[in-house]
Amino acid sequence: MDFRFMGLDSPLLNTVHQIMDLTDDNVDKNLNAASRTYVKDAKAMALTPADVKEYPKSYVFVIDMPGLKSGDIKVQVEDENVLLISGERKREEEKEGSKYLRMERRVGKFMRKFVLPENADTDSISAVCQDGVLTVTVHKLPPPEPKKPKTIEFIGRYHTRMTDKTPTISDSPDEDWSVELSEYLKFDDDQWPDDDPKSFVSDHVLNTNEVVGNFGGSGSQVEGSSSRELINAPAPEVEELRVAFKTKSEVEILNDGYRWRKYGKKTVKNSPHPRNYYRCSADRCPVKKRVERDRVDPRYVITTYEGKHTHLVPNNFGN
DNA sequence: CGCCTTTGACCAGCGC
DNA sequence: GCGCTGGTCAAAGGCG
Ligand SMILES: [Zn+2]
Repeated sequence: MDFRFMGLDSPLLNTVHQIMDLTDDNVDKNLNAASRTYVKDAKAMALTPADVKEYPKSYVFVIDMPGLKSGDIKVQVEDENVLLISGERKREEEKEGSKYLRMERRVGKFMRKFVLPENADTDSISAVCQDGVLTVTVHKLPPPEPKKPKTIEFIGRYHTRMTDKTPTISDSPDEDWSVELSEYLKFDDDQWPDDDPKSFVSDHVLNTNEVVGNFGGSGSQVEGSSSRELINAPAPEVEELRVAFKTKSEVEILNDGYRWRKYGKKTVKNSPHPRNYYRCSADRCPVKKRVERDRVDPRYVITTYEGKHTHLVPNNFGN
């Protein structure tokens, strides 16, 4: 799917290497095993040269099958992902009164096996044989759509003075977090509309930010008993409010409706995944967020928002 | 040109 | 002090 790299690491070459490996393995193994029919297969493979080409939407295998008719050729899929192409050519019947003076042309089995890549659609294989050249086309499956991000858990929110030691998600397990609002923002998977999950993310994140925005100000309309406690918290001006979400997502960049500029990236200790630091792109808006993949369950992305936006959510951003 | 990432440097806090 | 960690800055470069 990604064709930017055409060097040694390109998917095509990987595919070819796989194919080669399979062939060589079989040859070696079978020499040891000394199984006659396998040796024959290996020979047949070696004697059946093939070209493999990758197209944007398909893989194409071109194989010389001299003197074979379509009916003599079998194209099948073994073990879910092994393309097996085989054929057999028999010597023509000798007629009475003729004899071979020379017998060089190849007879016997033709066969090749190819390990198909992940995105091969084994239900969409076609083959044509023309002029002794077999062309097998294996269509590609559409690239697997990254699963829709689902925020399944609102981790918590808490306020802290700017000068306080800044707690972090990685420093403290969930139970150490203030969880006053965790109930009202707990999401079930099936709450998510399939058609536009982004807007759902947006709505809820924005909603939460709205709470943040109204914090200490006039009239939060958010339901839930605990939000009232928050509103009564003292010294609102010097407080930074943080909100953290845990989202099941294969991509880190979740569209929450705002525009962000990344300003840092750090490795997270004991985690293979980095933490990224973003600042709201709006002029003079102090809001920051951190995004990192959950160390204990990499299927999740943890996003922590900090501060309140000084502006409205930009219209027409993202989709 | 404007806006974005990348990335090393820098800095503050903490434990030893 | 030293090393480690987390957070930020800013120069440089990418890209439309
Ligand atoms: Zn903002």
